[in-house]
Order: sequence, then structure tokens, then C-alpha cells
Amino acid sequence: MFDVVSSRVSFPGLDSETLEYWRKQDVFRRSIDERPDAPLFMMYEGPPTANGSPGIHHVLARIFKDVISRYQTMKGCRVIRKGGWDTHGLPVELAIEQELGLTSKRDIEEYGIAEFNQRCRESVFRYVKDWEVMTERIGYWVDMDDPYVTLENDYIETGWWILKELWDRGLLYQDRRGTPHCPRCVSSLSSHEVALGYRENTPDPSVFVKFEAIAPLPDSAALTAADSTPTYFLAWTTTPWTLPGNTALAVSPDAEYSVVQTAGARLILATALLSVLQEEYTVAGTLPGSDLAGLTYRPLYDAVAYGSAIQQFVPGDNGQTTLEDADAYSPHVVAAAFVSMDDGTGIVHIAPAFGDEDLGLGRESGLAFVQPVDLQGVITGGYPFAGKFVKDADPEICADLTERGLLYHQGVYRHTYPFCWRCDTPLLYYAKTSWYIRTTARKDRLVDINSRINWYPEHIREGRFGEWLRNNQDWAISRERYWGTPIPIWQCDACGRANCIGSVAELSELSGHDVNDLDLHRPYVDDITWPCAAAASPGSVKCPGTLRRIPEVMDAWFDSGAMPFAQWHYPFENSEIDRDGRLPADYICEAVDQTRGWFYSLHALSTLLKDDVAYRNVICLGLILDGRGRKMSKRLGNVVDPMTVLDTHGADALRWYLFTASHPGEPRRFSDRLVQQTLRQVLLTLWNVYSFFINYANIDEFEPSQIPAGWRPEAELDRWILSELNRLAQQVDAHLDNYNPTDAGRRIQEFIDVLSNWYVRRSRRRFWKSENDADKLGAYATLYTCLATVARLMAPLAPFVSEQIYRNLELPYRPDAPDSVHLASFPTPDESLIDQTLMDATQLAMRVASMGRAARSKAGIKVRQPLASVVVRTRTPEESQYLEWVRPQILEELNIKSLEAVAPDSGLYAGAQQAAGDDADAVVAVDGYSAALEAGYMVAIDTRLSPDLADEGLARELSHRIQNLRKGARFDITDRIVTYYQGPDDVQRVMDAHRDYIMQETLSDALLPQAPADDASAETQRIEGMDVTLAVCRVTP
RNA sequence: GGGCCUGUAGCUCAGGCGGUUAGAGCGCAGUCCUGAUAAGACUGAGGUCGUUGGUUCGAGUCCAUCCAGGCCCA
Repeated sequence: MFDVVSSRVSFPGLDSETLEYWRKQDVFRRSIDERPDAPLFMMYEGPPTANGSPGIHHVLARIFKDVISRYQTMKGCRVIRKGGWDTHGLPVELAIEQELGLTSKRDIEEYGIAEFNQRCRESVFRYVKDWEVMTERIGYWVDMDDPYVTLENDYIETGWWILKELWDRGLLYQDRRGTPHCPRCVSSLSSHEVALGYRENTPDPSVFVKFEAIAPLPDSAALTAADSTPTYFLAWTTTPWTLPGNTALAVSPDAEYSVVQTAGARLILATALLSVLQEEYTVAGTLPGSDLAGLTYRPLYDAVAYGSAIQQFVPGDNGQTTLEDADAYSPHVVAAAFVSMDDGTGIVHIAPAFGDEDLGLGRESGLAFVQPVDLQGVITGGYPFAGKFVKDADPEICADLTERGLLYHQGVYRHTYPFCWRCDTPLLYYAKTSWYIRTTARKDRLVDINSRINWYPEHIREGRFGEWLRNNQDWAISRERYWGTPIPIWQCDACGRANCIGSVAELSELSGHDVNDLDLHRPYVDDITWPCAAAASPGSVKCPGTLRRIPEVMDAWFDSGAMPFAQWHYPFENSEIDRDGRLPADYICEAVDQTRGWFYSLHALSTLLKDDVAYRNVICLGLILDGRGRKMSKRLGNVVDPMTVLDTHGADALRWYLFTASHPGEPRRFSDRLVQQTLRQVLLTLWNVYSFFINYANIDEFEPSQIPAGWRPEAELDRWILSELNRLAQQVDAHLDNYNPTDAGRRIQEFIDVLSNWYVRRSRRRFWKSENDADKLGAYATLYTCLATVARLMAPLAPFVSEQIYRNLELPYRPDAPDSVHLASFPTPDESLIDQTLMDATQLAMRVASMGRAARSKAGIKVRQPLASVVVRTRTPEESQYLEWVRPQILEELNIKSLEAVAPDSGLYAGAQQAAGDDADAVVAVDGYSAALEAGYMVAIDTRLSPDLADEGLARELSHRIQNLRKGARFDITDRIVTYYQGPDDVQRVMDAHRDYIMQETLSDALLPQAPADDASAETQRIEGMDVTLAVCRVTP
């Protein structure tokens, strides 16, 4: 006996029962431990930060990780998936700053770094419980008992080891770069933070400034002035406050520039942008931008005179440039590819102390570097506007230039500009020193190795990710912050010698302190110092300085990118991971916002360290949007709490919906309504079939052991559905192997639909009939096989319901059956059972049946009323052949006595077409037929009713009414009854003529034409215009 | 401003290499079924396949352009 299954099912309730079973049987752990020799399949968990409660988008990523892992497990792999927590980083710090009411770095330092970091440490585990509950609840199997945690000393130590490796290979360096900087917070912002604060239509001053050219100009007709009229380069900027930092002007080498004569001055600007001129002018001549390069001009503000320090970029060895002090500088024109002709004048004001492009150009061209602004955004030096905040200095600078005749034109320019997302201060681009990983040195490898990664969807490889790699910039890893992996570089405060530390042991040895038990975070690690002299070689002059750690911590992306190594504390432990299959990952999966995040940090570190992929396959998920297509965010308050959905519809419904609603890479709208629809359409339909099967199998005492060894289906319907099943198994296997749960799920869905709405519907009577013959056994064997196989096929996607079905259908009946579907093997298709022709024929039967019902519907003849004949016109000779095979199915489905296949040119078809007129697909009445036309097919039913047919219809109607009474009386479906009836002659006649049929259909031992016994429930109904009294009475055995 | 993706019915989505009349589910309206029944089946209405051009005997499909939306980057 199978366990009784109710068609009234609560999936959330079943979920908890299943979870309890998995816990008790320890299924997850055993799926790994009990197969030590199985091939390894590595899944890397991208670590979340548990300082907030998990949302629906986290569910999305986790189930996509899960489905592949479960599939690979069923395919016989040992799937290692270690959980992890990301614990460092600016977001964590900001949350604590807000809680504590701190608004600046000075506040934090006054509060105390030790206490501040302690708060950070505590906060990142605040929601661990919620995460664990959600993770278990959705059926995501991952090792949460032994996770990697980025704040642990072992994890940090691997990070140090990686940095030391890079250091030893010359891939770690310090450099100055234009960085978005908030002058109020006195801190750089990460690009992610900058992205939070862009504002459209920000008004800024738009100023056209005249830089006076200094003779000698090149020997060109255009440039040789006939008189002493001064010549100016006309440049455009929206940040007048950067003008004191100007050390060069950039032009496009390929563009054409014009020298124009205006009243009182000659101006040089790009020919394409002459329209910016505000007055009458004549063009004196043109020349290419490359001819302007090298020309010098008078600085607007001479840095020497105003007391700003001057530095100069000097090329060093190994291609790096350094900044060295200088006494003077000579501003001049340089050519640069980035100069555009879209706006401005084609001449770009360059201040290497600010913009990143400016700085890069400064480095390339060996420009001077003048920094007249401090980190608070205040102008320094002896300028007339010194002491002012930069934005306040703008009008004063403009006024000053106007007075000196150097301001050509002034206006307002509206553009998108970044603001600090915390304090709304406009960000300044400011050249600051940071530490970098020289990823550009391995750019070609980054690109090559990426081509070996299987991206799903594929376009990410060459698109978003490939694009990013081809434009690779060195990775800025230092943050002037507190809560993060400390950068293990100790630098001498006297001689500047820097030392990168690669392990705790090395630090102990060099510092002379045992730091094994030290918390490696700030501020404790900052206390570790040692004299520089200690490392000096014997006999050399001893440096009096002290080695101190540089103050920066690492970008948290470095932490997560280090996880392939750090999760195993490599190489200090598990030094064999690069040989035993734990490196690299077979599979990772995160949302598309990780292309610049985790996908990149993994790829970069793996390329640099191992010259290999970090992951072989990656699913890149689209974002999950709310019901209106907006991104979910706490700010908008449109975040969906997954637990509510889970408690309402169950985990499988949510999983199934997320798998099948759209392909993984597409953004998707989340809708509770659609989850419910999935539940009803897929899971409930399957459950109904399952419950139907159990119901009858138990009545007939069917058990799987009754299926003979080597059994093969005989009935056409059985051969058909098993053909469909094996085709399904092929396709689902192929889809999952190809990291495509979406199409796998959609195929299963289609199968469940035909299983329920064609196979079961067509087969019902085979299960009802009383004799236990071979045909009935065939039906049981077939439906059993379908359900058991589908349960396994869908186990990776819907682990809960499949486990329920497996445990009831398979587990007790196979001695070698593992105690969980997730330990069982994935179904292997039997190709010999696939019969494409039969599937095509059945599809035709479905179509003809559907059209026949349409024809009945139009003629107003219910299916219960038998009809004499149906005429079918198919499109091809093959289909006429198919029709012969499926004739019995069509006749029964349509309740018609005979089927006639007609030639394509039959007169009836022509008549029907004529009656349909322009409407190609229609149902028309023609020659006593009701004919449905569709796509070249015709199904025409003979609507004429003979008296015999009418009687038969009435017999069916009567048995139908009796069935209703049985049900109303709550009889069991196997109870036998006595039926009483009273009515007109027609009823009497039909009851006599069709006595056997009615008795058999209604399980009646007798049909009595009299008033019922006392205890029977009698009802008088109107049937086809007649009053009929019917009653049923259960026969006590 | 640049890169990638998307645009098909009211909603969510299918529509290999171009090829008969563009489909499904939900929703809506109606009908049927009633031994899967707190299910199920059928019918109907609903589409300028984002726009405009082009290639082709033929374009939802290929190319270009523009428009709108999303994400990422400036």
C-alpha cells in the first residue's frame, strides 16, 4: 500500500515535513560524505553580508546555485559547496556610523577604532539566523556549519599571502590617481558609491578661458601674425576652481583647428566648434591639432608666484613614473586622443592634480603637477581667493579672469554630476595616492582566460565582461578606512623602505613579537612595529627609522576574490587544492551586478596567481524587479519578503516560478500572483495526478513489484506517454547539463500538462474497470513510471515535492533505493521507447479532438450525447495515416461512433470553406454537419440525432445524475448501490434498454422503477424536459 | 556620453538555420464537465510583432536608423 495522499494538499506543511526528514536522515552531508571516490564538482558560494535580512533576490541566486548542485549530485558527483560570509567593507562601516551618529573619519577616530571595529564585527552576524532560516527553508543545500568568514585571521592570512605573491612579482604598487573624493567626509568614494549619487541637470559654471600663446609659433601662414595682436588658445571648463592647477592644454592630434581673427584678438579652437564664438570673426587659417602640440602659453596663475609647490612627472625604470619636486614649469599644448569634438572648444584644460584623465596625461607626457587645493576642498597658497571652498571660489576666479581680459564667455552648463550619497556634497576629482594591483600587466591573459569560461547567458563573455576586461585598469585595492583586511605593508618612517608581509609567522619573525594570537585587524595590527635597522645588512649604515604599517585596509572585493584560496586557508593548509579538483570552481552563480564585483575579483586574482580560470561555468542572473518593473530597494520600500511567499505557497512554487518565469539572464518582475499560478498549474496538477494514481493503485492493490522484469508498454496510449517521458528525460538532462534550468522546467511543465490532460483523462476508465487484466496493469505500470521518473527529473528544481513522491512511490519498493531522491540517480532515457511518429500522431489526435469539441460547442451538442460520425480532413497523406492509429482515441474523446477521413479536395471541405468565407479559422454549419476549420484541417461532426442516439444520450445523462447522487451521499467510490427511479415512459425505456451500461457505470446492483426505501435520499430533477426522481442506497455487504 | 540587454495579446512569456493563417498560460466573457472535484475541459474577444527605412520572391526572424525601458560604466 502506498501512503494515502489527499488531493487537498498544503505545500508549506509538506515542506516542513520534508525538511525534518532531511535533517533526521542527514541527507545533505551524506550526499557528499558517502561518495568519497566520486568525481568532484566545485560550487563557489559568493558570500553575502549578513548585516541585513535576506530578500527575494538572494533567494533567486541561492536556488540557481542549488539546482545545478543537486543535479550534479544526482549525476554522481561529489558536490562541495562551502558557505561563506562577507564581513568587511565600507557598507558595514557606514551602517555603524549611522547607528552611532558619527559623520566623519575624525568622529570615528575620536570614538576609537577598536570599539568601532568591534561594533562592525558584531553587526555582520546580526542577521545570520535569518539567513540560515531562509537558506534551509528554500531548500538551498550549502555547508553552513563550516563556512568561510572573511574576518577570520586564517582568511586574512591567505589574503596577505596573495598580496605578498603579487608584491614579489612586481604587481603591487603605490600610485597617484584622480579619485572621486568627498571634501566633507575627507574620503575617497568607491565607484559603487559614486554611482549612487549621480544627479541629472546639475548647474555648473560654463567658462571659456583664453590662454595667451607665447612666441615663437611654428612657421605657418596661419599662425604668423601680421601685427602684434595677441593669440589665445580658447579652452572650456565647468570647474573654474581647477584652473590654478592648470599645467597643460590638450588638443586632438587629428582634428582640424582654426585660427580666427576677432576684434582685438586671435583665437585658436577646433574648426568643428567655431559655433561657440560669440562675435564676428574671420578665419585666418587652419592647421591640424598635431601642429599645435608643443606650443607654450602663459599660465593663468603662476604657481611659483602664488606659492604652490610644483612637481613634475618623471619616467622611472620599469615604466612607472614618479613625481619629483621642481622649481618651475612651462605650460604647453599636448596631443591627447581623448579630446572630443562634442562640446567645448576642442582644447581641453588639463590639471593633473584633479581629473584622472588629466593625471594620466600628465604621467604620459611628463607634465608638471600643481595642487592648490587641500583635502577639505579649500584653496591653499597666496591666491586672491585662497581660503575659500572651491565652489565658492568659482565666481571669484571668474571675476578675476574677467578683469584681466582672459574670460571669453561665461554661462551655465547643466550636466550629470556626482554627489556624495551620504552628505550631498559635490564630489571633487582629486589626485591621491593609492595602492594598486597591476592587473593591466596581465590584461591579455585576463582576456584570453575569459574566453575559456562558459557564460550563461553567453553574451556576457564578450559583451559586458569582455568589454570590461579589454578596458582593464589597475585595481585600486587600498581604502583609507578601518574595517577591512589590513594591507600587510610596513614602511620605514625614515627611509621609506617598504616590506610586504605574507604570513603571520613572517610578521612574528620580523617584528620580534609573537602575533599568533593577535587580532589582525586595526588598531591592533598597527601596534606592531620594529626598527628599520634590524633588517639592514651587516656593515651597512643602520637606518634610525621604524617600520610601521601603512594605514590603509583592502577593498572588500579583494576579500571575496580571494575565496578560492582563503576558504581553505591555502597555502598554509590544504596545499593540495590545486591538484585535487577544489580549484578552480566548476560553477558559480550571481547577479549581473557582480561583473565588476565578484566575477572580476575572482577572475583577476586567479589569472594573476595561477594563470587559470577561477570558474569554468557561470550563470549571470538578471535583476529581480518589483511588480511594476522597478528595481527592488529598501529606499523604495518595494522589497518582497521571501518568507511571506514561502509560507503562503511553499518553497517549490517559489523556486519553480523563479526558474521558469524567464531565462536567468533576463531581468524579471516578481509577482506573488504568478507564484500562485505556478503552484496551481504545475505543482497542483502533478499532485492531482499523483493523488489519482495512489487512490486507484491502493484500491487495486497495485504494487511496483507486479511490473514484470523487462516490461514494455503495449497499449498505444502507454507507448505514447512513455515516448514523451523518455524524450523529456533526454531534454531535461541536456538542459541541466547546459546550465539551463529554465527550459528544463518549462519542458517538465509541458509534460505534466499532457500527462494530466491527455494521458490520465484518456486512461481513466482503464483504472476504474473492475477486472485486473494486463491492460490495467499496463496503465498502472505506465503512470507509475511517469510519476516516479518525473519526480526524479524535477528533483533538482523542486526538491520538496519530488522527495515526497519518491519516498512514497519508489523508496519502499526497491531494496537498493537510497532514502532520498537527492541521493538517487538522475533518470537515463531509454531511447528505444521514443517513437516520434506516435507522438506526432497523438498530437494530431489532440488537435482533432479539440476541433471536434469546438464543432460540438458551436452546434450546442454536449459531449455526453453520442453522435453517428465525424469527417476529418488532414493536410498531408502521412497525417491520414496517423489518423488511422489514433481513431479509437478520437472516437472516444468525442463520443462519436465512426470517423471518416476524407481527401483534401472533398466536397464537404470545399463547402465548409465557402461557408467560412474570409474567416480561415471558423466553425460553420454545412450540409447537416458542424465543421471546424483550422490551419487547413477540418473536423466536421454529423449533427443529426437518430432516436437510438438520443436514447443513448439520455442513458449517459441518467448515469451522470446517479453519479452525482452517489457523490452527494458521500459514498466511497467502490461502494455498491441500489438505484431507484421514477419518470415518464422515455426514462423507463432507456433504463431498460441501457440497463447493463447504467448499472456498470454507477456500480448499481439493481435499477428499481419504484419509490426509494426509507433511508435513501431521493431527488427529483428535470432532465431534457422531463421530471425524473432518482435515489441511491448503499448496499451493505 | 559609452557598453550590454530588452521591446510580440491587458499581464507573464514562447516563437532553431527567414517560408502556409504569429502561439501558450493567466486575466476577462461565455459554455461544458463532474469517479482528479477547494480540480478540470472548451469557445470567444483581444496583436500596426516599439518606429522608420533596407536586403529578399518572402521579414516577428537578417541589416541600418531612431524611440522607450533596464543594468553597468563615465
